[in-house]
Order: sequence, then structure tokens, then C-alpha cells
Amino acid sequence: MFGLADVNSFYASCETLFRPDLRGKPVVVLSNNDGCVIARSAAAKILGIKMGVPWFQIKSQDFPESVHVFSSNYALYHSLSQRVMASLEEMTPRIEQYSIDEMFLDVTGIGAVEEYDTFGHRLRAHVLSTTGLTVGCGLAPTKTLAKSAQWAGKEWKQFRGVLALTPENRKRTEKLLSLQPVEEVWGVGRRLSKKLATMGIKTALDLARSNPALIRRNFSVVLERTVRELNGESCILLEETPPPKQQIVCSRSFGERVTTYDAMRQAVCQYAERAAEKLRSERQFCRHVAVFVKTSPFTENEPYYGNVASEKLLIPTQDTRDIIAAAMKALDRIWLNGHRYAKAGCMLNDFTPTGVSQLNLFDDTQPRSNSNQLMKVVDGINHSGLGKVWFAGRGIAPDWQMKRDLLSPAYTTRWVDVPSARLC
DNA sequence: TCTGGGGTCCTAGGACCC
DNA sequence: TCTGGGGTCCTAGGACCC
Repeated sequence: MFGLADVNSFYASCETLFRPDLRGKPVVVLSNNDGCVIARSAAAKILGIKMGVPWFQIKSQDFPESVHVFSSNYALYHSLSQRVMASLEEMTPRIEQYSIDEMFLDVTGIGAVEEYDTFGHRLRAHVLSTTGLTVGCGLAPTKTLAKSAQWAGKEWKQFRGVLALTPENRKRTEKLLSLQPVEEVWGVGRRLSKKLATMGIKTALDLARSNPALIRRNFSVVLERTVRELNGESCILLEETPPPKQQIVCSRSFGERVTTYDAMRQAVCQYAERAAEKLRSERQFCRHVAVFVKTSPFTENEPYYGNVASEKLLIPTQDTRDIIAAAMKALDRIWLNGHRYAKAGCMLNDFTPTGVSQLNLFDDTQPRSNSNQLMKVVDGINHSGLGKVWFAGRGIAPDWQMKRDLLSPAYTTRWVDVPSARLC
């Protein structure tokens, strides 16, 4: 049996946690650069604010109640996510963090002791009392069904956020699936649901009852697994330790359009540096560095330009200097004057766990000496909390830096921002 | 003026090998 | 008329997730 715990309106709830004055009020959180709405409190949903709308399109709208808006504060969300994880772990030791606000739990055997629904409510109460955040919980014999249960728990108020589907009560499962539109099933997106609709498959139950072989022929093995999971056959296991990453991406939209080569070099340098840092924290080396640049796809009267170039490295590296150098070489191959660039990024691929390579035993190019020590020193300073060092190519406080005008304090990760309580 | 960021997996097709 | 069979590796593109 799997459990799925999901924090309600996670980012918006984080913003109200240390602001009791905002409880029950419309709160929205914006994407990086204060671009789109990516989280809404219940009250904001009632006002009709849709997920993903660009904020500039609705910010001057006349809402019946004032809307409280925040820039994304990932330091805060990440730290609260870890608190929720720790809280869940106290009740179910085997957990998989699936995303910043969702955790899969192994609840096998709980049913022998108490009803799964009862357990779900206890879990919810525990997380609320230890973190101040409310989770929804779905319990079922497969991950896909746990997702459906969680969806239903949110959809129908009478469940109070908790719903369990057991193999013994297949009737209840089928009832739920017959009410769930197929596009709400985990793993079925817009494209697939459109194609499924042409085959007469409209609900989760329709999908569960379709022939797995036919689904595999017409779609892929991925959707076949979904069909099996909906029928209670577990195909997707709990992954307690995340598998090593296969790709690292660092990319940002610019706060202001970038039009000069120098500014773009600074931006790409910064992204390469950040990507290298992530690579080292994964204890990996990479052999492939790619850079992309693009103009805004939304502006009319301006030709769109987007391009990507990559460099293969002879020796696997995790040294920021190698990665910046490769990124700069790649950038030079795709840079075009005369565009107003909106975004750029750096991607690392083709990882190995070590830097040495048999192939290059007789090669002239040898790894940099003391690379390891230097990177250790750099990372050590940057993690110390005492200060930062960086490569000069990144520049200092450039114009194109991401906009976050509505950022809340780092309540849980910076001493001066820790909220204080006053006795009256 | 203004529209996020970071991932995974699968498939098809081409290059190349024997 | 008629042009093998079997395999690997790589890449691009498409789908999905949060």
C-alpha cells in the first residue's frame, strides 16, 4: 500500500505560515521574474485567478478583495518542505520525496492495525501540529491509484482531505474512477487525453478497462503501465533514494532583455558556474556542456531566434573553469547581434562518477592539477554562510538579474529574518 | 514593458558495425 | 520483379510530471 501526502496550495501556504494576518485571504505566488501565477490560496482560487496566467495581465484587475502577491521564495519553500518530510517520516519511515510538496509513503501493513482512513487523518493532524501546514492524503495499492485517491479527497469536501482505496473494496475504487476525468489521471496529460477521447476513453475507469496491449500499440509502454496501475497492479515502486541525475540545467529569464554580447557572456558564465556547483553536489563529472539562448516567443513584430550549441569534453570534469570555458565556446557559436534576448541557460549531460578516463591515458590534455582542492575551497566558502566567492566573468549586480520585487523574508533560513513573538 | 524552471522517459530514425 | 539480418549507439522530438 502506498500513501501520497501533498501539501495544500504549498507555496501560498508557506507565505501565510508566518503571516497569520493573511490566513483566509487571497494570496498568490509568482514564478521567477514575477512572471506567472504559480500558486494560489483557496480564497485566490475563488476570485477566479487561474494557474499560469501572466501576472501583468491581471494585476490591475478590480478584485472584490485585495490580493496579496509574493515573488517565489525558494529558500523558504525548500526549508518548509524538509520540515514536512521530517514530520511524515516520524509516522512512516519509508518515504520518497516526489516533488517539493508531495511525498509517497510506504503504508504496507498499517491496515492490519487500523483503518487506512483513520491513519490518514492521524497523519494529517500530525503534520499540521508539527509544521503548521495541511496535507491531503491518498492511500491505495498503487502510486497511480494513491494519486487518484488524493485527487478525490481534495475534490469532495466530505472526505476532509483523506481517502483510502483498498484492494478489498474494488467497488469504491471503480466508483471513484468512473467520476475522474481521464486527464486527471497521473501520467495522462492534455495530448494523451485528446487522443484517448477519440477512442471513447473519457474517464479513469474507461482507461482502466481498456486492453493493455491495445494501449501499448497505440501509445507506449508508459500508458500501459498506467492502465495496469489503475487495476491495482503495482508497476511503479517507491524510490527512497533518488537515482543519480542524468542532466543538470540552470536557466533563467532575464529581468531585462539582454542585447549585448558582454551581458550575455556574464549571464551564461553565471549559469555555468551554478550548474557546475550542482554537479559537484551530486558528486558527478560531466563530458558534455550545452548552452542555449532565445528571444521571447511572445513578442510580435520581432523575429524569434533561439539556438543551442554544445561542446564535448575530452576529460570528464566538475571544475567550474572547464565548464565556463566550454560554455563560452558554445555561446560564441550561436550568438547573433541585433536580438533582444529573453532567456539563456546552461545544460550539463553525459555524467560519470569519476574524472579519470582510460581513453585519455596517452592524450596530451591532462586534467588541471589541484582542481579538486580549489573547488572544495570555493564550495566551502560559499556554504560557510560567511561570504561568497565567484568567477569574475559573471560580473557584479548586472541589469538583467532576475526580478523578485515582492519577496518575503527568509523566515527559517536567515537569522535577521526569524520572526519574533512579543508578549503584550 | 511584462509570459518560470527543472526534470524524466520513450520512440523513431539515421549512422554504423559485422 | 526480385537487393539480408541483426545489432548498437546517438540524437531529436514528443509526451509527461511538479
